[in-house]
Amino acid sequence: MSSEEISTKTRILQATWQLLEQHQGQGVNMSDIAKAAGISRQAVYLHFASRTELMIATMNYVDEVKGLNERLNLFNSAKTGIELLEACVDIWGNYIPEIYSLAKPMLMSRDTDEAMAAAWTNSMNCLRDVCQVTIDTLKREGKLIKGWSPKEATDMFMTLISINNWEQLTIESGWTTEQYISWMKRLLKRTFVD
Amino acid sequence: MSSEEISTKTRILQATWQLLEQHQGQGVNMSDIAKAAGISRQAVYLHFASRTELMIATMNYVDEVKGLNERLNLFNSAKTGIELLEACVDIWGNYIPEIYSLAKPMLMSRDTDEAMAAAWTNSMNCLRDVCQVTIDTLKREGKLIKGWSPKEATDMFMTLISINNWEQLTIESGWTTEQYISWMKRLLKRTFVD
DNA sequence: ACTGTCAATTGACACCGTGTCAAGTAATCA
DNA sequence: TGATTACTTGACACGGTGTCAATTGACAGT
Repeated sequence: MSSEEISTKTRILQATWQLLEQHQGQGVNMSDIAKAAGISRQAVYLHFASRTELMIATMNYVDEVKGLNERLNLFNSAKTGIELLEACVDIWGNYIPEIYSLAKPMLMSRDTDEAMAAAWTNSMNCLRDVCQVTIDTLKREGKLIKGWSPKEATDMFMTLISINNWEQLTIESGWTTEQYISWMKRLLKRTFVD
Repeated sequence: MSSEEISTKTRILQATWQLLEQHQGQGVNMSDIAKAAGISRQAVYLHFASRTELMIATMNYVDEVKGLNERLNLFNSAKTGIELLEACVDIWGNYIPEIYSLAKPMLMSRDTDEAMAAAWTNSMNCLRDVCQVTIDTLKREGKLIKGWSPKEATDMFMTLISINNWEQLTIESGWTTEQYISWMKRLLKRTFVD
């Protein structure tokens, strides 16, 4: 049990992540994961109670490695509402492609899986906070377009930068990440900034 | 076989639609549908080769009854780009709630079901046409904001009025249809109209 | 009345994926 | 030595889709 060996649990998490990446988040079952981790399918259940739990644990693992929270700390350098807005799109827009394969199956099962829905909402909270701060800052600066309540504006902000929209524009419509980020910034500024 | 009796095929379609409406598009299987149509599960397959085919046929059936195409003819009264844009949001925004229960399972299976994806794209084409006409009209009027290519603008238009966004704003965030339509019009105008 | 056909029925079965259980094994710890 | 831990194997239940064969009942044409 030296610190160099990786625990079985970690190996499962890594295998899950890797397989999801390879298959763009689709068609990965428990057998595949077990095989990739070098253990039997049943052994996976010794570490994770269900597929849902494994997915959630994988998300936390990836979040830890990729560090969205740390990235969002780049906000410290942003001062004005517009700077915050642009930083938000930069950070989130570059983060989505890195987690898309993992996020996709979670989004897909959200509707039928209560636990998944809760875990997802929870992990999106840090993003929502950031959107809210941005909207509040704009309002404080008197730059928020008349008519928006902070709640409505935050709802719309979150909706516009949703993974679904990113997917539609990049994967379906063929936009590059740069295109996405550039247009999304313009869209958000025209929508919220006076 | 008088014209008053409904064919079994039609009864299946009606049962499917009704069940989807009742259950908000989720957890409806072939057994349920057969039971609701008053036939055996296996008999459903005498009329539809697969669940996917049944869903697609149901969509066509509902489209026929609800008549999106006819509604989109209301465009004839719209002249300017802005009128077109507003008519589009009015028509589509009021249509979504009527088909959401049917659209939801189609959107969900799209990713894993090639045939479903094709059918969906196909049925969205009339909407895409309308978006394109709107963008083209704005451009002709010199009112399209600089920087948008017609293709990019249409991609963004379609993305903004997507069912996913409607779902996020109304069902998840609690907006009313009126709120949705009102804000969506403002959003689109500020995004595209100079 | 006989025959064919059509729609639907019943029951059984295959396949896949998730999740569970019991019994066994191999290594490690005390 | 004996207990514990991690994992293995094989079997099985469940739910859902899709398939197949054999059967029934009704309605047609001759």
